[in-house]
Amino acid sequence: MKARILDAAMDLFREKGYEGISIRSIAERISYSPGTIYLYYKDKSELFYALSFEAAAVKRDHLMPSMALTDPWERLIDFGRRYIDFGMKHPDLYDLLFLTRAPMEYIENQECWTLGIATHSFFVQTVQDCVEQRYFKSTDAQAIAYTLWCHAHGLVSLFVRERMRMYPEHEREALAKRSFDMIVKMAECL
Amino acid sequence: MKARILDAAMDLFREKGYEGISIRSIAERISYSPGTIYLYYKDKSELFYALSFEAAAVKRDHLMPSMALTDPWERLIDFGRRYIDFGMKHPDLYDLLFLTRAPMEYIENQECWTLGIATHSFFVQTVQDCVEQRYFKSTDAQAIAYTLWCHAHGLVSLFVRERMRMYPEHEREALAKRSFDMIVKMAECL
DNA sequence: CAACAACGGTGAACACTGTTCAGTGAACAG
DNA sequence: CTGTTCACTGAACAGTGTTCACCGTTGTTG
Repeated sequence: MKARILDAAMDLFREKGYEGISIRSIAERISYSPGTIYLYYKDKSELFYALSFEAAAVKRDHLMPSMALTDPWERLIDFGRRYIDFGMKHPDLYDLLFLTRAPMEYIENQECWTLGIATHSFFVQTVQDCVEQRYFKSTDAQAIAYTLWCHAHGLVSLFVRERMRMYPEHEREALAKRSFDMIVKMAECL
Repeated sequence: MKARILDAAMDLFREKGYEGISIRSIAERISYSPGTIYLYYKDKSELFYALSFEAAAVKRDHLMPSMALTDPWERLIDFGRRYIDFGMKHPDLYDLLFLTRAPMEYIENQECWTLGIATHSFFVQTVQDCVEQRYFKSTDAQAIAYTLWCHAHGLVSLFVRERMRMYPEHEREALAKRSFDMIVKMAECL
């Protein structure tokens, strides 16, 4: 039943975005009364966590292939490319995971957070591997990882929340590509 | 009257954030009826635009001192530092300008957008100046500007929307600082 | 001055939202 | 047959943005 509610919520989310999800609309879709939802999810934020978990799983699956690469530098590049690609292909899911003003109070206890942390740790570890194999002059793996994440997250965010309207639409994607190549070059001489 | 409504909205915004603003709460604060608001603002999104303009003005004033610097490289560094500083000091305003899922359809016609564009142009021009004075090896000023913006925006966004909980709170600011120094170093050998 | 029009503001009403809770009916156990 | 448990209901509450018929004041005109 929890799954049925979640599926309906995901459908509505894909159709009309986060705003399009209301308890009543979910209930109507699965032909139950609004009150029923509350028998399975304590409140809307718990539903949000469940939805986020789905999104985090899609993200993980999207990034997973990188993990197979043995060379840490290649792995890092591939991971970055996939991260951005995920954001572009699933702007709604990216929004849900990183941009929604979420009920963050208790998110550390939620499985969606745990899943996100795991992916993040893999990323930091990859940077650490690069450091150990002397791909960078700098040894501050944490700062390197964070800097690269900032860039990728900023890039996707500006897209997702439509703050690139000063650039003609057909140029945006090319600009993002150039920027990715540029940050790679910048990282090379780090 | 428009100003009185806007002031009340700004106060409420500062107190309780964007969610805290309701037409009724604004009306109550200025001791008018809810319907009155609609005599001065067509709907809530128009009020959002007006609020954004205020935020954009605060941002411009925060960044303005950079414009006085003659050396483009110094100007660029100072501008970046101020940009991030603005985001940290006024997370709500930054949120309003760059992260809110705003009614973007007609924003190009709004003065808040015009003001933002002006500040952005100044930034791009500064990068262009650096390029012309051979501060970079690369000549792709647009990509350089965009890359730096991505980093700064990503950095502030992760803060503002609380996606840095994997780092202990007392370390976050220091990490941001290290990352800024790092991107400056990276830009130097660009 | 009286009559009329315009302006500024009202507050009830509509359609929505998340959330709660007394109540319903079916299934099952003793 | 009685009692209990269970999933579910839908009305109700308090909130939201928005609209609109109404109303008193104010200013203009015959």
